[in-house]
Parts: sequence; structure tokens; C-alpha cells
Amino acid sequence: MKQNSMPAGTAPGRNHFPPLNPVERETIQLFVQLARVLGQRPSFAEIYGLLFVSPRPLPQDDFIKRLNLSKGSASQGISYLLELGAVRTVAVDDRRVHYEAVAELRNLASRFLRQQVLANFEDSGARLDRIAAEAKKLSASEAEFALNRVKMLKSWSKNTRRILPVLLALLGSRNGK
Amino acid sequence: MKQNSMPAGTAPGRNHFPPLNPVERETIQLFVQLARVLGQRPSFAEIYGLLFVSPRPLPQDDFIKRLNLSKGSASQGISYLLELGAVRTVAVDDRRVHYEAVAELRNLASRFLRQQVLANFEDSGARLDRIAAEAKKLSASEAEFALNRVKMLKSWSKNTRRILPVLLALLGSRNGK
DNA sequence: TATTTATCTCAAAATAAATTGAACCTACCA
DNA sequence: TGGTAGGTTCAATTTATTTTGAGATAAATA
Repeated sequence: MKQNSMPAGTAPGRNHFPPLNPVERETIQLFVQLARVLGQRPSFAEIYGLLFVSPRPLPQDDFIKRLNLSKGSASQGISYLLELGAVRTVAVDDRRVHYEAVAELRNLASRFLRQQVLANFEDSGARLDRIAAEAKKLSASEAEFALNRVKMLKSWSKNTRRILPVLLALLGSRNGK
Repeated sequence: MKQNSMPAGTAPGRNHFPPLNPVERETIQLFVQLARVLGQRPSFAEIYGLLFVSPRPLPQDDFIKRLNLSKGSASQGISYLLELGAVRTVAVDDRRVHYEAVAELRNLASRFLRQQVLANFEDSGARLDRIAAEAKKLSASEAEFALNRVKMLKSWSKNTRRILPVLLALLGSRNGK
């Protein structure tokens, strides 16, 4: 079989967007499902999933065409994933920016925990102090109970912070070693 | 000041639903915020929050009136929280069922992780096998890459399962002991 | 410099999730 | 044995989130 015009049989070429094969479809679904548990948008998960199964970096065009996404979703999704550190840009001889998945669990989990989870716990300390202050204005027995609850919440928060580094260390180590 | 008709000055009485005080409001808000991170409904978090700050068990009436909830939300919320083990019923000399918060972090976290998080990972194993099977039908180089990705996902899932028991043990221990 | 191509922004539309409340059970009690 | 308080269920509504797409911007190309 002769090749014509297209540079090489294996290179997909600029305007070649084949439909998703079963491996791609299922992998993307896997990430969409995971995303749901973690409170992430399905369209963003699709993008990450496609990049994750792709042997080569992809430009935005690719997810727009192959995932049927709008330009807006693709752009928002990519910038979110970059910000999260789940995706990186790759230099390619093309005007378009190409992206690839960052596939190290340690990196992903660590950034996710820090940016999405921990960030939301940060300001709880201030709130707890406010609650304690208000609690002192209550009647003696009510104050006692409330202050006890605050103490409990503070210990929860301490416990949680204590655990994170351990968690990250465990995620980083390979295969239980 | 004389008491009349009401049994005792300190007992809230059947139809007494004072508005939330600042301690209650702030505590409830704390749980609502936490719930958002964990993907839980705000109305359910409100119920848990109110029970958490209440020195005595409360019947459904209480959250309906004091939190401005519909009967439906209260009922759904309570049954969800019971199912999750975040709330328990308390025997009280009253036809109405009274509830109190289960406030041990270890219990809460363990049940939450198991029911909400782990349950969603369970069936990913089957999907990974399907992906591997499909991958073998691809061209040699594509198959190699895809199978490698599957291997990676399997190791993620293994890592995650390995970590859970450690996590729970850490959450259960007090104050870093 | 004009034109084309890639990407971004954000208000509007579409979709999904949470909440309500009417209808319906089921004990209890008068 | 009929009335009522407490509780549940679920379709309809409300509210929140996600996605879209019509411009705007900017960089590369002609």
C-alpha cells in the first residue's frame, strides 16, 4: 500500500480525529466515575482521561473533536488541570500547545489534597475561635458543653493535619515497599 | 419570677423552639462548609451540626422548626445520617424519636470512607480487566502503552487500598499517641 | 498590515442536584 | 373506631452547577 500526501502512515496528521476506541472510552469512563467521587467536573475528567491513555501529547483540538466538547470547556478544563498539576505542556513543532497527563499518583494526590481539601480546612481555625468566644457568653452548663465540642473539633482538625504527611509518604512509596 | 403551666424553667418543653444562637449558627456553618468539600448535602450537614452542638437529643420537630427545613428534608436527612452511622436514636419518654450526634472522629471517618469513597472504587477492578482485554486487540505499540497504563491504574488502586487501614488507625489514635 | 488560527472569557442555556410539600402510612389515644 | 401526631415517600419545584458558544484577544503567517 502506497502512502500519498500524508507524511507517514503512523502519524495522525493535523486534521485526523478518529472516534474513541473501546480502550479510550472505558478509560475515560473510569476517570469520570472517579471524578464524581472527588467532586470534579465530568468534562475535565474526560480531558484528563483522554490524555492519560494517549501515547502522545494532544492539542486542544483533539479533545474538542474527539470528546465533542465546546471550545470553552476545553479551555477551562485544560487551565484547571494545569493549575492542579495534573497535566503539563509539551514542546512540539506546531503552533498549537500540546498537553500530556502527569501520571504519578504521588504528585496528583498530593496536589489534590493540598489544593482541594486542605485549602477548605484552613479557615476553620478562625471560626472555632469565634465559636469558643461566643460560647463563653452562654450559661455555665451550656458553655461547658459547647467548649467541650470546640475542643473536640480542634482535635479533629489536628488529627487530620497530622495524618496528611503520612498519607502522602504512603502514596509515594511503591507497591507497599 | 414564677413559673406557670410549663413543667420546669430549664426543660425546653414540647413546643419551645428558640432561634439559633451564635454558637449554634457558627457550628452549623462549619459543618456545612465541611460537607461541601466532602460532597454532602447542606441540609444534612445542618442537621448533623445542630445535633452536634446540642447537649440533649432532639426530635425531628426541632430541626424542622429551628433550621426551617421541610418535613421531607428532615426525614431524608435523618435516615441518611443513621445509615451512615453519624447519628443514633436515643430512648426518651416521648412518642417522638430523639436523635444525637455520634461524635467520634474514628467512627465517622471510617464509615464515611467505607460507604462513600471505597464503595465507588470497588467496581473499578472489573473495568480495568475489560480495558486490558480490549487493549490486546490494538496494534503492538498501542497495546504496549495501554497495558502499561492499566498496570499503573492497578497499582494506584492497590496503593489506595493499602493506605486505608493505616489511615483509620491514625485517625483513631488520640493526640498523636 | 491584513488574515488566519489558537486560545480565552463570560453571559446565557442546559443539565444536575437538592429541597419541598402533598399524599400516604401507621401507631397511639380519646 | 375516628381523629391526630409523627413519620415516610416521591413527583414537582427550586436552586446550583456545568456546559456552551458568541465575541474578544493575541500570536503567527501571508
